[in-house]
Amino acid sequence: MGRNSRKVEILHAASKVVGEQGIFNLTLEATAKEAGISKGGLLYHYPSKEALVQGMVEHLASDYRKKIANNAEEDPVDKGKWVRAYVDVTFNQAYQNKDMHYGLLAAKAVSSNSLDPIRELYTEWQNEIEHDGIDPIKATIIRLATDGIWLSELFDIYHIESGKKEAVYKKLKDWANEED
Amino acid sequence: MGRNSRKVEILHAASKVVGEQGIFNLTLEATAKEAGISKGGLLYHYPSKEALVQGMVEHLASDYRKKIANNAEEDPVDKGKWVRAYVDVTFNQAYQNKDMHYGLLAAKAVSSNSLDPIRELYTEWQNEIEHDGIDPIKATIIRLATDGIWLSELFDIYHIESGKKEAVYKKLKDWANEED
DNA sequence: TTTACTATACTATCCGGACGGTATACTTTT
DNA sequence: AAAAGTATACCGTCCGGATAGTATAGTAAA
Repeated sequence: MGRNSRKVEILHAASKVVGEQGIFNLTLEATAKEAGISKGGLLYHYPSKEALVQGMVEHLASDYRKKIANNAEEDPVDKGKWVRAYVDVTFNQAYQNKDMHYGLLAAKAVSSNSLDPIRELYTEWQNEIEHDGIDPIKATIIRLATDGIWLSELFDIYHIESGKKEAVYKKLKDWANEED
Repeated sequence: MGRNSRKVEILHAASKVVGEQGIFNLTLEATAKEAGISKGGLLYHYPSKEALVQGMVEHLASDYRKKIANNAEEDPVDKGKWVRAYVDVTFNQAYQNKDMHYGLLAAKAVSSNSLDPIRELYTEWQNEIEHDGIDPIKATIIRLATDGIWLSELFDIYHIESGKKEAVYKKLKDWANEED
């Protein structure tokens, strides 16, 4: 209790390993070492590598879900609030916390159904976004552009400059506010 | 000659393995088997796994580059031609050919600099797109949305319905044509 | 005769997971 | 209150299987 659940610490350690050494080096031993625990101890909490990765994904999915929901809830304007929440949280929070990135990478590599919690999330959000009071296609494009920015960063394909990123952010927010 | 360069066949085989069995099962043996070649034969062409993955990336990068360049060249309207080319080729061609997906996945997993050819590509395109005669931020957003759609599909995060995809495609093309 | 292979055998390493213990704290029995 | 039992949270070692890469001898075709 006093110690904020060792399980979560292990999850962060695993993310760190993926980020620093790549997916192929996400081993139980490396994760244990990073978490300052023994391999046996790690296996006690997560009985297999797959369980570990599942833990990562579930943790980040619930975190992300909460953030978006809170942000939408606090928005004074109803119309377009889910789109704005998605843009805001993704640009300003998910961005910093690379756990999202590395958890996805690990999940994609390990097994296809370990991505289920994320797929659920996106299904929910897509639904909210399409009934958000603005043109659904436009709303979808705003979401896609937001995804494009962090996914291409996750993949190391393209890193947008911060000035340009800010301009994109502003324009997307504008579009989520327009009457059209 | 008669046989269209065994090297390219091997590359396709490797993609197929990644697509069907995941990154962790992209082994030299599995690739050789899929290509109908012996492991020794594979190693003859690609002396290491890293070389194999590099081959995949280089091949798909040069293919993609050609397609975009051709498409832009054939566009009768100068303004916005690179943006349109990017949208067109990505939606209509790169989409079908999942080699892009699997090559990237493999590269990301194996080593960071094996992605260099792709990064170069994106740097070039981003440059063209920003000097394409339309608002650079808008152009960037169009590109990002296009990326969002295939990257989220690559990741298995979200698969857009074909009707909606078509609508998104049309709207993005419209935006690439507008005066604004 | 060089290029493009096949086939087989082998080495060295790494990794997931199992397992047998240990330490501590809390609970029940006597 | 001492003794016995139980649950939780680990540690450290070991092993089987898989895999990258090497070596080598031989074959077929251009």
